[in-house]
Amino acid sequence: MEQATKTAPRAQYHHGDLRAHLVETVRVLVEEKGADGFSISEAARRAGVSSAAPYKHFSDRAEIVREVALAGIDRMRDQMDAAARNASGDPLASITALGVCYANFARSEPGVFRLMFGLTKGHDDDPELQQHGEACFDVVKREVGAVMPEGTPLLEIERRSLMLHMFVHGHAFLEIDGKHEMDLGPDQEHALMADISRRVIRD
Amino acid sequence: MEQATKTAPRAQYHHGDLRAHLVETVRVLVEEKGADGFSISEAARRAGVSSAAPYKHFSDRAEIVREVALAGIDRMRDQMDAAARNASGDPLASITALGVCYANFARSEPGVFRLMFGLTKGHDDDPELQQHGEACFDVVKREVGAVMPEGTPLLEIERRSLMLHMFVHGHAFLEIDGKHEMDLGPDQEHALMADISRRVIRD
DNA sequence: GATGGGAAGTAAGAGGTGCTTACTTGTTGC
DNA sequence: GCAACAAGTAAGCACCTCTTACTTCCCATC
Repeated sequence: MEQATKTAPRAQYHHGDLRAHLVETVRVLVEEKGADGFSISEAARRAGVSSAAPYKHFSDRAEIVREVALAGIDRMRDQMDAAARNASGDPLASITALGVCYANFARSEPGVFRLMFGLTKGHDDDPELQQHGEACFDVVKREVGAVMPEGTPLLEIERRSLMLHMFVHGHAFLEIDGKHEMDLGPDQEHALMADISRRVIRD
Repeated sequence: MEQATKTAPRAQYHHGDLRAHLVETVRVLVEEKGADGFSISEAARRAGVSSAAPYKHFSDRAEIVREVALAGIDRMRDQMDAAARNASGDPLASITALGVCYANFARSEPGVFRLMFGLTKGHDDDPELQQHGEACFDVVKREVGAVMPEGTPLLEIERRSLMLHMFVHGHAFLEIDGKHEMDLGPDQEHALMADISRRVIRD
């Protein structure tokens, strides 16, 4: 909106685009040190600005972190959507793919993943976060609905979706938190997800 | 050990028993503000000592927090053990009871629960934490072994136990983190756990 | 019993944090 | 051209972790 107010996209102002730059810097820091392990000062330092500069773009620390979490949720939703659509094979392939995708995301961005779900500092019940999270869950419900018998009540579809989510969510967290030292390879994980999908979806 | 060196239990030294007092204070603070939301200074203030006093008993912040987590793990193990032993009814009653117990613990001590699993600051792979955690998991394996057909290989028992753990773990976290707004009452949760137990244990 | 040693406390301070305030700089709309 | 305003800075407050140097008080020993 402000980017294209007049003629050119205003390639740089003072810093260029500090706001976006900071969000990306913080994303990296969250991965490196965890959501509570980094400081805004450090992000500013890395961005090459003074420690007060971030507060021209964000009201406080929580708001920056929120932005990172929100972007993470959207990123995961896209990946889930793609994974489900590209799945093929047995009837439950899309469900299985969603589970694998969930675990992959958690492994590839454990910091952001933890952030997305553990956010409690100044975000007790942020409606926007909630909303974007539900958009993820909608993908699950869509795919579950597609494999359940015609005429299955919505509430039952939701119940099965919740079960699946609980399972993959637990799996993802136990994995990135290093419990379950028994780490399975991609094939074994796929088999596990397929097994679970079957157990949850069938009667 | 030091308590009963000679004659009397030495009711108080300087403060009494600051170390234990601090661990309990920090446990409360973890519940109130989260593992990263409280300060050692605050714990010291509540205990009525100077902010340097804690460092006479703990090497650093991480060590106090570790103590709280460790105690939490043991507390959960005891509750799980009791829940499994007291369960009665259908053959899967003990498995179901374990799931309910897990969720109840998470709800009653969400701060400590999160701490027990999310500990990553200075505890990348603390063997003692790992060990006590496995003692919890042993309870699950014991009960799963008891309800599986005779002669089931240990590896299969472990696999089913892992599945169950993933599920209840995901359920617990999604619940305390406020995802799954659909909050079910005790009866519905019990039914859900029973359903899951059946799905995971049967062929 | 006095006394020295060591455990358990304190005060003060270095270095780091979040965030605010007052000031400067540079761009853009008119 | 210039006023307005967005986006930066430096300095500072209150708080944090953890260290250092100092005090206090219990206890064992002679």
